[in-house]
Amino acid sequence: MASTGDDRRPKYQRIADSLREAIQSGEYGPGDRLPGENDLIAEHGVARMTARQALGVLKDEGLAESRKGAGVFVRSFRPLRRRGIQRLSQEQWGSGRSIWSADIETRTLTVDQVAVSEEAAPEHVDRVLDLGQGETVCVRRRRFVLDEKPVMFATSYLPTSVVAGSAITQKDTGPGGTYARLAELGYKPVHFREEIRSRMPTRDEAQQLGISAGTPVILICRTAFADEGRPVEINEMTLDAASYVLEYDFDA
Amino acid sequence: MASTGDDRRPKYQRIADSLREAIQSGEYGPGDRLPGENDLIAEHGVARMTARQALGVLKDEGLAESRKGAGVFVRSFRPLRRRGIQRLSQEQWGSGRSIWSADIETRTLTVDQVAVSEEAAPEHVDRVLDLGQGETVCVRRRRFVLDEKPVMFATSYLPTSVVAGSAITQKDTGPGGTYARLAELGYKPVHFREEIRSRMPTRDEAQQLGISAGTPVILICRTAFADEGRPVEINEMTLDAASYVLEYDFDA
DNA sequence: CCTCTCAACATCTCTAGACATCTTGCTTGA
DNA sequence: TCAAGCAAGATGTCTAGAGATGTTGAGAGG
Repeated sequence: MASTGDDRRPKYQRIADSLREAIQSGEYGPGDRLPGENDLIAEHGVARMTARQALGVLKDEGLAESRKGAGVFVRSFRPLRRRGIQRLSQEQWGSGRSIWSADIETRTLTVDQVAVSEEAAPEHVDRVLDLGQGETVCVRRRRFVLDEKPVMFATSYLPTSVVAGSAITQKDTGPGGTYARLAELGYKPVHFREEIRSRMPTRDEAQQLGISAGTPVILICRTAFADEGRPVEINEMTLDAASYVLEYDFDA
Repeated sequence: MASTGDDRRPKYQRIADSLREAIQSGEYGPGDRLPGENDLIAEHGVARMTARQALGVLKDEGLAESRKGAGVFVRSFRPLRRRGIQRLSQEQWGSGRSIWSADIETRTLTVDQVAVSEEAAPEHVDRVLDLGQGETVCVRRRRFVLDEKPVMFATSYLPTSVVAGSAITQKDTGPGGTYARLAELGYKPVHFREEIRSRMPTRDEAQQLGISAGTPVILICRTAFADEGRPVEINEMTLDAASYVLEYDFDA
């Protein structure tokens, strides 16, 4: 099937490769329109499904995205910077500022949806927060949007026995946020662990974050510890990988 | 086109959804064989391309992978844990152990390929390591394999003016590795910055890591600083996201 | 008992169409 | 001048095939 002699790549791969090179060489910049199905059919003399397969490769790689009825376009990558350590130093959350204020540069990151409820702890949460028999947790779910686009959602779990009656169980936790309130309750977080992994989004995640094909999510699970190693919060975050760069600074 | 009344999802999505539920409910466990193209054609009465499209959804999500001639199988997720902070504390690399020894649990992570060369610095490296006019860098490229499978490759850049003549320019850097040698040269790393992002792999990366479709890569760019904020090393790592969980521990 | 060969079966690539649905811009009418 | 409507063009979904290529296991032969 190879039309150019000993080239053993399938047709769709050769078409995808040539488009990829054109993108990486700068021939097509972010936001530019790429040759569509009909262009590739005419240019390479292939069937429509083959042209679609070639474009599918680029979409799966996160290099391009298609808009039905409009065309195929080069994607752009302009991430936020999330600092994992200084953000949580006491000067930050002790002074009335949200810990997220360090994340935003000139663009504004805002909370889109908040829901607070008291629930039974999921199994993996129960295992980490050593809860009493049948003890429930306070669950805080939030979604963050940047320039109209959702970029992250986060779910926090806190033991009811710790936070009952405080502003943590309200939608607005007040100045300094959850960690300032925990400090007032005598459970000042002194140590954090963040665990990070990445995978492709589930259907729900892709929908909630408005993620296009070929974009992974980053999962961060943060555990906050008070004195004597008492875990007081688990925060599971799901980030649009195309919107974030994480940064961790530390000394040897 | 929906055959079951008011279900507006396309056929391939409904097939994919039913398979996904079957996987997540445990009906198919890791490594199990899923119904293949022919099974889906017979079971749902669809064309081959439609059945392929359904299986493609699961492959893109990283839930399944196909082996040509054999079938489609449920993927497993059994990651390594990479600790980002304790690993680099002086007790670790000062005592003759490789900094990677903290990564392995019972399985063995080994270096597969090593290449050392002297090159002109890429633009983004030159910008960070404040190099002299025309100064070259020592480039160390390594690939790491776990149980025969490559899971990461790393490229380190160090200023030639710092490392010339030391064991860092050799394939074997000796006990304690690069950081112990830097300390001996008077450039002991005292501070680190790691920047993390995630995206789908390029063709080359997918080939080098043996990555199957639907698996992202994690990119870690670590900068090591000696006294007075002098950057002495940039290490760009590319990880198979299905093989790693990153962990960062730090105090408030 | 072991090894080699081969047929059955699996996915992969590709064709040539059809209809559906959404976007965009031009044309037409108020 | 502005807005509604419409048509062209774009991608999305789906069919019904065909040949290519890789895997696997059973059977034949040593």
